[in-house]
Amino acid sequence: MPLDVLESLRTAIGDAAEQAAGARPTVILTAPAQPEHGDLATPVAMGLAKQAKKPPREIAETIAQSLAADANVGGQLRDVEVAGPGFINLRLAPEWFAAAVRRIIGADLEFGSGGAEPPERILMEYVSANPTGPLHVGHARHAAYADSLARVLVFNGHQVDREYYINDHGRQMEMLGISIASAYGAPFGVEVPVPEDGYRGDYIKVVAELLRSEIGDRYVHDLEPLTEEALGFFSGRGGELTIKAIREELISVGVEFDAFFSEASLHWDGRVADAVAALEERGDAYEAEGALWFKSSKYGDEKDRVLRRADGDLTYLASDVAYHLDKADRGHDRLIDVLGADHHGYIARLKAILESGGKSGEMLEVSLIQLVSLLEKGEAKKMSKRAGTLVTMGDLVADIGVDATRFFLVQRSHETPLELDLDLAREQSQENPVYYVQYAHTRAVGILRQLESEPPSGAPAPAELDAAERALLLNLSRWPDAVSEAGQKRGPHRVAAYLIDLAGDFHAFYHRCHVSDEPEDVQSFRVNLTRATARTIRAGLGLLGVSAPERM
RNA sequence: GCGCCCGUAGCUCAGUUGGACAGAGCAGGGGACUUCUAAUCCUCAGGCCGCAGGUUCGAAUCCUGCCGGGCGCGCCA
Repeated sequence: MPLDVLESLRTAIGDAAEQAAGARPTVILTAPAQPEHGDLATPVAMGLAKQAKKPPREIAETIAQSLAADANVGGQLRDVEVAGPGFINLRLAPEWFAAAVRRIIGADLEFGSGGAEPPERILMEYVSANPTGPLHVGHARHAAYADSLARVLVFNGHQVDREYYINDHGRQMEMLGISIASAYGAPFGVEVPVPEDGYRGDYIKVVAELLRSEIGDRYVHDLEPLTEEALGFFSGRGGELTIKAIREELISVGVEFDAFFSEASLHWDGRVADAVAALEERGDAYEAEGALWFKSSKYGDEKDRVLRRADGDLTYLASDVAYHLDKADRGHDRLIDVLGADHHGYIARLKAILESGGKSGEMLEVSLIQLVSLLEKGEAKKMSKRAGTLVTMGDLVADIGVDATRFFLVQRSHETPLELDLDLAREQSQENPVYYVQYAHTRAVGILRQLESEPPSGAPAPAELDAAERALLLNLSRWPDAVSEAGQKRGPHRVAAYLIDLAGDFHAFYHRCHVSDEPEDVQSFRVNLTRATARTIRAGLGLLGVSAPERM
């Protein structure tokens, strides 16, 4: 049961609506844009008008009257009125505000958590970048999105396992091996030609250097020509070191995994071959044009897909059959794959894999992440892998810091291409929304730090509240909805948007309402409000992997 | 050609299980520091919500068509 300070109101409105119209609606409570429309408003009467065959205003009047007479909530309401086409506008009494802030404080860091309906066991797979080089800004967006989403889902009450799938098999690993071998041989005066699609980045030299310190000149004589053993060593050990570096880099931005799953291991223990054989037995694979095909069209894909090429090599899809069926078999209710938007064509075949394996395609959900580009001095920063101007995640973090990196990358919906304004992100002051939110937290804890003593928590509510106090508390009361929605809609950017909004309300409150040296009832209420805000901001920033500093 | 995503203020974007005059930040104009930190606040200006139809008491939100942009379309991963 999520703690929700609006719950008793919702229930009361639902009850009243059921009595008035004979049906129980989902009670939507909105924050009216205009203060004349009260603290909260609900359009339920309009929604019920059609099926109840009564004018919306008439239903609204009936609901309003029973609300005012309701023993449970009547005392929390100062005023209920029907307005416009049938809105019910509520003005809340000071008693409601006092009770709400006490409940929020009582819930502590748990406030807003537990909204999962029902809680699920979820396996998330994300980043999964090839172990052939450093992470770039695109991977960073995947990491920031998925890690924040995972944290939000856990906060909502789900159980989440986080996994990185390592594509450490196939041609790209061979390329990596050759590329490293070439860099390894260079200082010894041995030339190993790197193919057109080999890797040439600086990090290849770094890895080669590491290997030189590990093994000295052991493989110098296996370079020309490159022996299978040497190639195996350079690609295998090179891949290990690359994954190690990727893992450490992710940890440095607060992104951690429960498991790193090796694609190669699926080949070693024959599970890919077994999975393919199983498809054939089921009649879901067939030979044609020299290749082996997965009959994915049988399960809704638009066409069939190749499992084994005419040259005998298995495709990545074959590994994915083994991998996704393995994932589906671990007892989770749901699998979430976070993929780049250019992978949208894969969704159908991944679902087909599950269906063919006797699972439900429904259990797989795919979040597609749109591209990231960087904006500098108002112009798009050119990034090209070939030209070596690719911006890595490390570059970005070194440039704008961990907090700004994570906040900016998750601030926008993952469904929209993101243009990250580097100049704004670098800004250590003023316009930067990260600092705007962090500063609100700093201010709040600053006030609390300077107070002599704790106010009595059961103090009565002040008779009159400032508009800024009302707005701030009403916004706080929306946190449970905001964070549940962020989870349900797989949109952690909602948390960022909420925090910016909340920080704005707090800054306004700070200016209008002094906390210390006020009458006891006023000070007590404001201290609690400040404490509730600080905790909510800290919790929210924590979900985004952003720190909540005590001082700035 | 087919499929998916997107089109909201000068810029970057929220808001889309339909609800009151469309929101924020930045950029621009004007104000506020003997104060619990001004990394802040207040205020002004700025929008045919891509276009055209449709459904509805009510559409940025749902449906259809069109225009514009991105991505993807059997033996690459």
